[in-house]
Amino acid sequence: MEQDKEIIVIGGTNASGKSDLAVKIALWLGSGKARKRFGIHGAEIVSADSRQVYKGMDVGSGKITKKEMRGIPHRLLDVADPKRIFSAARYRVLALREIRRIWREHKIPILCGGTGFYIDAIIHGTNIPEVKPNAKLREKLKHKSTEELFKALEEKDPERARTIDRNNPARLIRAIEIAEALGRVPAPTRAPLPARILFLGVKKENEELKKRITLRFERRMRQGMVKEIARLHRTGVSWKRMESLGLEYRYGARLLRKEITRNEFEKSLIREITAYAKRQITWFKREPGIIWISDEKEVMTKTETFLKNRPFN
RNA sequence: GCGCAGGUGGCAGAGCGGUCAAUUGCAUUAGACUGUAAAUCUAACGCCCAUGUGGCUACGGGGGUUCGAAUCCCUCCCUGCGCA
Repeated sequence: MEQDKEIIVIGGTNASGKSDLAVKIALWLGSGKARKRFGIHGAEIVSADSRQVYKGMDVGSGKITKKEMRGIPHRLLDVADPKRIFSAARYRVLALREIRRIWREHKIPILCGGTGFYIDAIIHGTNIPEVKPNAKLREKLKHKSTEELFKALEEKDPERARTIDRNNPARLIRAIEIAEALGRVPAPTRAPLPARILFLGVKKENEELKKRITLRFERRMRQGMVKEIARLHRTGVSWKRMESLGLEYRYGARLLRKEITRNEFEKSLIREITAYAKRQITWFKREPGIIWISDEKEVMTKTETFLKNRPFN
């Protein structure tokens, strides 16, 4: 009976207001009107954000607050310890579990977040080899040149070497890691989520986006973003680890260690966040069914159309 | 007013007689994406034809030296620092 399942996906850049939109849709889907019209028993939000899975990372990751949730359940927030690496594979397992449960309760899951890779892992079911990070191997490979890495991969797995980006050390190392463990890198396959999908992309104009990012930065500073980072460090998150927990935490750690000034902190952070937003757009552009929207009204109309056109009403 | 340093592409900043439309970083634009993905990587980026071992205009303004100048000389303008 999976064919009658449906899911709403809200992707988009950071600072685009997509979390609020998700809540609005969920509230509407939970209303008596929606129930009468479409027989829907509400909605739950499943976060697709690779930073917000971590406990204690709230202000810096822009995690929605209890109040902003307005009673709508949010899943996949605070499910990981920032001291330990969380992975897309783990995300996939946890998120699918939630989505299936939500369906069983005759509700609609709203997958909302900015991590395109995570969203893909759910709706396209990208396969991911079961190979854990091998710290020792990575340490060993860290100082090799990209040419050396490429040669090493070519020897182990010529098939994968053919299509890999040979300039990208992170990918090369990962591929070698997988080849080392499994003998070769498995070919990519996809197992699409068996459901009707409404894929919305929230996008703001460049100028508007920059303004929002700046304003949000100021708000976060007032909300104690730097204090939060200091607290994380006190509770055992190393500075080195902090570097890989996202832009706010990376630059925040540098600020706290006095490697950069408060001014440099602000400038580089805003610059990096903007650049990241562009990469997010590039990612979502690949999605053939995506419907780009910029304001709230459009979201509601698109959702309504999506529900009206259900083949199984 | 005198002394010193300097004025180079959107910004920062190399180059200091030919190989310079000009290293590099930032910004900008587009793109890739097989388990840390807020990661990692790629390309374009003076103007024009928009095909190239193509054409044109460029290194504060003007003048000069030279076969040849962003690079040397003169002069003017401007900026910073020091002294008055």
